[in-house]
Amino acid sequence: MTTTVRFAPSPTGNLHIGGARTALFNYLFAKHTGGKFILRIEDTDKERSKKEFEENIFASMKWLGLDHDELYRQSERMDIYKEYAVKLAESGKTYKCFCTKEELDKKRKLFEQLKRPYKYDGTCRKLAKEKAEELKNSGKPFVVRFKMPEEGETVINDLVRGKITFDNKELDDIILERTDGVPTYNFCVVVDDALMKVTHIIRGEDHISNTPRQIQLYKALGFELPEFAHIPLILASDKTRLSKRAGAAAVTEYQDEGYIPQAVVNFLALLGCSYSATEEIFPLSELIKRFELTHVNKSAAIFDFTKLDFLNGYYIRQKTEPEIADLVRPFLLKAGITPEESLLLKVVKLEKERLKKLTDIIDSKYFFTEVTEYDPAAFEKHFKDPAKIELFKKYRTEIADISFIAADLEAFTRNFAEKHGKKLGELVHPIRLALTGKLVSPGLFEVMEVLGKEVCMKRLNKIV
RNA sequence: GGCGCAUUCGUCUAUUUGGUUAGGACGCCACCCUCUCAAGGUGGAGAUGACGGGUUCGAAUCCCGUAUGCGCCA
Repeated sequence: MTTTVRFAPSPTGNLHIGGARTALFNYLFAKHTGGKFILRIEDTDKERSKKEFEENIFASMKWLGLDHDELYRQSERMDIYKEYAVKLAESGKTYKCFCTKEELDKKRKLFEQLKRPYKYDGTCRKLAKEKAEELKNSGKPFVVRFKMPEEGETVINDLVRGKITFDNKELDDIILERTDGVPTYNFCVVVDDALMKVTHIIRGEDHISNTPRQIQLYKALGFELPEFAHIPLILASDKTRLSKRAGAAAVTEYQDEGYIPQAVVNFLALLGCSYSATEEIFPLSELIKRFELTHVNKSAAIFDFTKLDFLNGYYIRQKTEPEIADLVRPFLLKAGITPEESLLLKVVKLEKERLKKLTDIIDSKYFFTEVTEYDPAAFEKHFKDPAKIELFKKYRTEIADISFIAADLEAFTRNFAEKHGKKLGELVHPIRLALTGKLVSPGLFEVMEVLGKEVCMKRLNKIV
């Protein structure tokens, strides 16, 4: 049997990093088993669904490299839901409920006072058919409810968690259709998953509670049950649900912060799942080979940025210099720097080992722009003592005659240091400050070569 | 409040037929390399496996409680 899975986000916000992981697990499972990966936009909520969010979901999925095989929008399938709603009604498994919001609130309060768990009391379930018809004809608004079985239990055989049992007594007569005739989430999901022949429902554990109700709907509609696999949630470092408040939430925000998709994919795949006892670096192709639902964890995972940073640096280092130049260029442009191409390539060559995020390239803007400020503490250290200044001036006079090749510069500088009884570092640090304004940079002599004699002399002369 | 789920180093995880000095990765610390930073290399600290009871010759692993966290419904 060929497998089919689906990722079903609502376009009521940008694609969340947690949603992205759900999508990734679905994708990995589909590719591993040679199955189909469906993207289904759940946009029945007209009020909150926005086209821009749908666009964001597409863009994020594409960026991560999670291509879907089929695409559906629930808003385009309303006729289908209606059809199945009618079928269900005809089979007598639903009923019209005329209880008003006020009445329901009153009942809820009553339950609260009695300290009993609230559950719809089924007033309208007991309503005589004629009475219901009469109320309907009188124009009284109603919702359609599902007749949940009143005894027995519903069992989920979860592929990640094993057996989960619910007492049917706990199950409410869920609403299938609102007063405006719009079908509800639980109903659409079941109809869609069944009709799309989804074999494995892989989703967040926040859906566990909905599952027994959905199973009953499957049964009432005569559909074959799919497999369920509820994956753990991702938590922020304070163990609360990952949100905008606790770190970046949308995939596109990670993109904007200089993360690359290979790193994000690898990182997300590691949260709540393992692929090897000793290794953790796996590109998408390798993840596909190794992914198994049986290796998915049961407990929620905390999002750890330092590990993401490590992976990001790792995957950047795997790329060629022209590739990195292409990745880094947009960030420079955004910072108002238009890099000259051959210079950019040289800079990338020096910086690639040091980049954790693409935005780190901004720290090297001194290659492209004038140095306007110096690290105050370093300046204090190297340019206050007259003797040090004297030596610095002597150095810059003599270096003017040297060819600006890294090896030559290094040889000369070592020689110069030795001649004056200084350690190399005592010369390197003030020079670095003059050329970059900073305490840290790639190897000084490589930097000097890339900058060129003209720029270097100008900066050496400017600082003091 | 009810129902459900979870609980192994700071973090992600291995240990899925009960027997290991509880392994790896990130981070941290030290050393090496070295002009700084990073990368790389070597080594180290770090988990009485939430807690309390069982079952067993033997439990992180099976069972029962408790606690805490999280989710869903309100």
